[in-house]
Amino acid sequence: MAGATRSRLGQDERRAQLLELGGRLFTIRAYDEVSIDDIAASAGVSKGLLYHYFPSKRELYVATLQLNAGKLVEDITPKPDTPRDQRLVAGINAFLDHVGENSVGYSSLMRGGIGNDAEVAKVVDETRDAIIAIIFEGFGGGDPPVGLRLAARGWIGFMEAAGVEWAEKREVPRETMVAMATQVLQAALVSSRPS
Amino acid sequence: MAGATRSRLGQDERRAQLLELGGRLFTIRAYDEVSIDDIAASAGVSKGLLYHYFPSKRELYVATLQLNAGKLVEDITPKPDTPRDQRLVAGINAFLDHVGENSVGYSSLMRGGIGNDAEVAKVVDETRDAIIAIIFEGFGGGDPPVGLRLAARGWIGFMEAAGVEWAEKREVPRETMVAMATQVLQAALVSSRPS
DNA sequence: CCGGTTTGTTGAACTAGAGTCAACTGGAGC
DNA sequence: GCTCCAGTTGACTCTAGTTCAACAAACCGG
Repeated sequence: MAGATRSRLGQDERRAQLLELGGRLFTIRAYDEVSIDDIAASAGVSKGLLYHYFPSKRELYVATLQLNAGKLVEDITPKPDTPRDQRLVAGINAFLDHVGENSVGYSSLMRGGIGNDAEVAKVVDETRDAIIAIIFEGFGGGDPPVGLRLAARGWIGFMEAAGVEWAEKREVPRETMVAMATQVLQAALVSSRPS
Repeated sequence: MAGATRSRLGQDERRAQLLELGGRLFTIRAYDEVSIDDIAASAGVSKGLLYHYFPSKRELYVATLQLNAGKLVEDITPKPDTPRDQRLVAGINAFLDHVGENSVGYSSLMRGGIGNDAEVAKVVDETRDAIIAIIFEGFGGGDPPVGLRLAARGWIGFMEAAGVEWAEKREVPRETMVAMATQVLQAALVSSRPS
């Protein structure tokens, strides 16, 4: 199905290929509508080989999530030469770009895949924590007090929801979306102080 | 396992019982860790009977989601005798209560269950739309312009994220959480106007 | 009471697909 | 050309979702 000649690949290449292919299938169809055989077939490879690289279908799925999550975090991490006061807006724009290019994959990531599954939840939570860390890094670093953390957590929820909706429909200009994002973050942070 | 004597039930009773039991199991374990046999056993009933009431495991799962979603929407719908200007706060409090009593079920609902599944996504989206409708109902009714809709959609994401976190950890007082919620909604709505 | 009918219920049989494993093979190095 | 090993296979097992023909508790007319 894939490349003409089915050749032997090195561990890393094959693993990467299967991850990539698996990730693609999981974004078009639901978890239990994608069979191991499908993935194997689309790679032109036997089912057994998949189990040589991943201990189970679930692990493979989690690995594809991790791949996506890693890309997201990388995308929104500010480049060191970005001035402090522009990092937030840059990050928001990077987030919108990422979601725009990858909206199905992103929502399947953030929607958490397989029902409430512990491992999946872990990936999602860690990703969110990483984003929170990036936000407060930009604001000066250090562990924020609980109120601020809660505000940041909520704001990420806001971005996940509004970002996906915006990227899919583009009903308002990008500046408006960015303005909403910054205003909401500010409101959340300010109002989280137990005055 | 359940009631002592296994008696015949009417269609509605049995269906309700299976829904209830299924819902409970799906909130403690992941979708594919709950088997049809588990559900049947916990109802003291044969596996075949489940298929008399629900066409497939998936449909049963979706039905439990719908049940939860319905309860949520019902909970946060303002009572007609609540004055207009108190409805938002009342709704937020109802939401926090609902999530607090039912946080696992709620997140498994909003996280979307089985990977990105069309039917599940439909339930989730409809629930969110219902909530948006309730919000704007409180603000005067009618279909909001797209910017406001986006703001509301984002705010629901905020509430889902912050609400679950708050309900689980209770690290800040309820008033603070409610204040954050109202401030964030206001900020979102205001900043959504393409000035 | 009793046969018939309706309707809830069962259990065995079927099947798809996840996971296992011993055997096979392309190709790099000698 | 031979050896050896990492990469690969395909046939097998087994769990769990799904189907279905038969069974039984309640209801009813006689």
